[in-house]
Amino acid sequence: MADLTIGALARAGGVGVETIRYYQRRGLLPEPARPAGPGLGGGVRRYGSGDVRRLRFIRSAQTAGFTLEEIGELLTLDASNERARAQDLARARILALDARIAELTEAREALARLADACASGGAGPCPIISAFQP
Amino acid sequence: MADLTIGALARAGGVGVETIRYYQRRGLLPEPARPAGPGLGGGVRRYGSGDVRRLRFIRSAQTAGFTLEEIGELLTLDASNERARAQDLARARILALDARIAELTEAREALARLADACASGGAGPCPIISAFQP
DNA sequence: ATTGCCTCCGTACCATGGTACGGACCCCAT
DNA sequence: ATGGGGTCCGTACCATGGTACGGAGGCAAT
Repeated sequence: MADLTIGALARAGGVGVETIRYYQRRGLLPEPARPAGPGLGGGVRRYGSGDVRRLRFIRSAQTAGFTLEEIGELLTLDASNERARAQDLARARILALDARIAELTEAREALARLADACASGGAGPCPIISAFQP
Repeated sequence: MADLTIGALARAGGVGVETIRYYQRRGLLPEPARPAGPGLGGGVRRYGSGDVRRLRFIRSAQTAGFTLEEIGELLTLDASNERARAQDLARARILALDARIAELTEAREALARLADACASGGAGPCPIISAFQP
C-alpha cells in the first residue's frame, strides 16, 4: 500500500485532484476514512495501490465508451458474483465498439479522399462536403 | 431543389427540427430568406437538396470527431480556396482518428478477455478491473 | 513559529450538443 | 371560416464530465 495523498493518487492516474473528488462524489472511488487526527475536521485521506488500479480502470473503461454510470455498475459487479450481467455489459459494449470502429474507419477513408483531392493540383476549392457523401 | 420545409429537412437528415434551428444559430446551416408573405413576420423557410447535403455532411463530420466549431470551418473552407488549411485539418483528424481507433481496438480486446474470463466457469466474481489492466 | 504547499469542503461554473416550452402565426383541407 | 398541424422565435433547461473558487485548516521544513 503506497500511502498516497489525493494529489499523488491524481498524478498516478493522470487526472486532476478535482476529478478524484468528483469520482468520490459519484461513488466510483471510496472516500477513505480519515485518521481522526487532533484537528476537529480530522486528518488527511490516504490511498493505496488498489485505489490506483481502480482509478486506472475507470479511465480505461471510459475510453471503451462506458459512461461513468455504467462504470459504477462494473465496479459493483467486480465484487459480486453476477457473471451473467457482467458478460451482458461486456458483449453489448463490444458490439457498440465494433460499430464505432467501423464508423471511424469509414470517416478515415472519407478524410483520406479529401486530403488526396486537396493535394492533387487544380485550382479552386477542394470539395470538402462531397468528400463525405457516400 | 426539393422545396422542403424545416420538418422535412430534419427528417431527411435524421435529426430533429430543433437541431436544425440550433445549427442555424451556430451558423452551420443558412437561414434561408423567407418569402415576404403577407404576414408581418414573413412566411415559412424553404430548403433544397443542397441543404440536405450540407446537413448530412455535418452529421458525417461529427462521427469523424470534428466539433461543430471545426465543422463550421470546414464548411467555410469548402467554398474557399484554402487548400492547405483544408489538408491540415484533414490530416490532423486522420491522425487523431488512427489513435482513437487503436484505443478502441485495445478496449475491445480487454472486453473480449473479460467476456471470456466471465464465461469460463468457476465460481466467484470475474475480475472486471483486472481485465483492463495492461 | 512562519512560510509555503497540500488538503478539505461546498457550491458554482464551464463546454458541448442538443432538447423543451409556450405563445403567435401560417397554410391547407374540409 | 374553422381546425389541425407545422413553423417561428426567444429563452430556458438538460446531461455529461468535469473544472474553478474561496476560505479554513493541516503538515513539514527552515
